[in-house]
Amino acid sequence: MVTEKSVPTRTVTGRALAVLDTFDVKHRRQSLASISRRADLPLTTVHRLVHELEKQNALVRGSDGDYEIGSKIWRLGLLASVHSDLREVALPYMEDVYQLHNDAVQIAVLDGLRCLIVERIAGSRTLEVMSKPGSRLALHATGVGKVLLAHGDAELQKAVLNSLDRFTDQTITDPGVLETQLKTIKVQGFAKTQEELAEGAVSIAVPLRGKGGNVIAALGIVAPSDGRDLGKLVPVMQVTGAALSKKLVEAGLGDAARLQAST
Amino acid sequence: MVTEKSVPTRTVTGRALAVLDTFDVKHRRQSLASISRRADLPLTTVHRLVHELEKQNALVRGSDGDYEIGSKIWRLGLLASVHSDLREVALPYMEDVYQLHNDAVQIAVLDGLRCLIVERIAGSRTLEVMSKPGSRLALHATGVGKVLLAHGDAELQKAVLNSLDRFTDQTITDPGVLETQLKTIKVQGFAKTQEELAEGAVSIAVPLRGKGGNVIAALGIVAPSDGRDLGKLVPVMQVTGAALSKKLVEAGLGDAARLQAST
DNA sequence: ATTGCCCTTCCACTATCCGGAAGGCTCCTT
DNA sequence: AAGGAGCCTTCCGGATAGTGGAAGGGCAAT
Repeated sequence: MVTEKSVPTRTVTGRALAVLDTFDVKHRRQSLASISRRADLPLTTVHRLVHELEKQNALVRGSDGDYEIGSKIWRLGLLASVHSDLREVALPYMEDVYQLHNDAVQIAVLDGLRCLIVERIAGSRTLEVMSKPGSRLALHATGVGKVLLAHGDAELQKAVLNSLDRFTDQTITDPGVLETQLKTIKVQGFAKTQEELAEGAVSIAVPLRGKGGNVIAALGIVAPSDGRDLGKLVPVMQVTGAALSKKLVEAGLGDAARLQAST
Repeated sequence: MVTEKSVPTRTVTGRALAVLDTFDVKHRRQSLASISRRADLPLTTVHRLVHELEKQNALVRGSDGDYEIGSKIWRLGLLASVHSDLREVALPYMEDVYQLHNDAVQIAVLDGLRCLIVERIAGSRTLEVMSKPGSRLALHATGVGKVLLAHGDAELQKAVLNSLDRFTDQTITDPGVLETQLKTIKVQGFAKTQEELAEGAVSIAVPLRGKGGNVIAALGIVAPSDGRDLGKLVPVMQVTGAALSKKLVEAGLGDAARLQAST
């Protein structure tokens, strides 16, 4: 009768995770006040939570007072399937592809409305790092992202198609155009991007399939757009993708739920 | 009174972390009931917490119902200094040492009453994996552990000296003997173990120093005990350790608090 | 059919969390 | 030197959000 449930009910656990979630590549070290602002929580509340997290080593505090992700979280993170399993199985295959062309090779899984880069091989002569393990990139502007999106469910596609951010003038921002492309990708079995996320970078990506043929991840190669015909890479990627897929299923990693992020 | 490990956590955040803490290398996938038992929390409570954590992708649930660390924790973990910074700076040096002898090379930091393996280089011909990144080993039975312990504060030493577990018949379990050895280590600048953690393995370790000369980590090499004289490795390790220490300070990693776990 | 184990939902109670207010701190600026 | 602007910390009464026992359903062995 008082105030309706207008405010999204927040649980303590949710708040604690919100605090942790304020940390990202651009904000690896933050002051208390910064966390408070970014998490949109009262300073006092954050103060209490952060102390608790620090006591448990989920956060560490440097001598300058800034907070940072602590060793407990790191240690736990290494136990995730995305890290140890997928990585372990996939690395040799990625290495093979890399040896062939010396272009950056990466693997990504779905994470909400983004694609999450799980592992990446790149040399010193490859493109500047647009993505590192742990990065989350737009689905509609990356090769791996398009693959994941094309094989994603209707709900996901709808959500993504409704907000197509522009990164370069090649970025596809027309839902209709992208939708058509996704259909093609699903049929042909590979995706391609041409400077859609960053100038000078093109990519090819293929799906990685788990149990029952579900697409659980994507394997991609990113090269400088120097006029080479990336098309000839497609067969190699497809063969590698198929071989790796088989291996993933054998390794018991065919379970998408275990790798991905759901709604 | 020092060894209060199972602190009956009265806060929600603490409980949530206790749930996460039930996951380790031996328990990467657990049922709800297993988590409940290991965290020593009522099933209902765990049920609620786990659901919340799952909703936020801190945990994932496989199709068989078992839970596992999720992508959020993994992603956050990559932001930790122990991972990206220390690792990035140290790897080239570790590689150098590895090339020289082809024995396992590792770096560890202090984590409570254990040493936490941060990174490890090993080939197929090296010793069987006793330690992997993320492992936590006893301080008194490893080279890196002894180094960290020798430079640790009195409180830490007291706590560790009071509970010296035995792993092999070479393990030092006499507090007096170990204490003397720690003093020597501090003076000589390196530690040595001989089959104290596992049969057939010996090791040498040196300190890595941060700002103001504080020991923030340890660099070690583990070799099979095949009669070779490990003593001749000491100079190499010490030189490498010193060079790496300098680099760590330059990289702004001289802050022990940021890498280590406190009380 | 029975037993055992696991997961899930329900709900009344109160322990636990909330967050405004106030004060201390360190750097600036004037 | 005084004033201001941020940042961090402690305190505390109020009520929200978490608690966990009980009960029931599912599944797989015996």
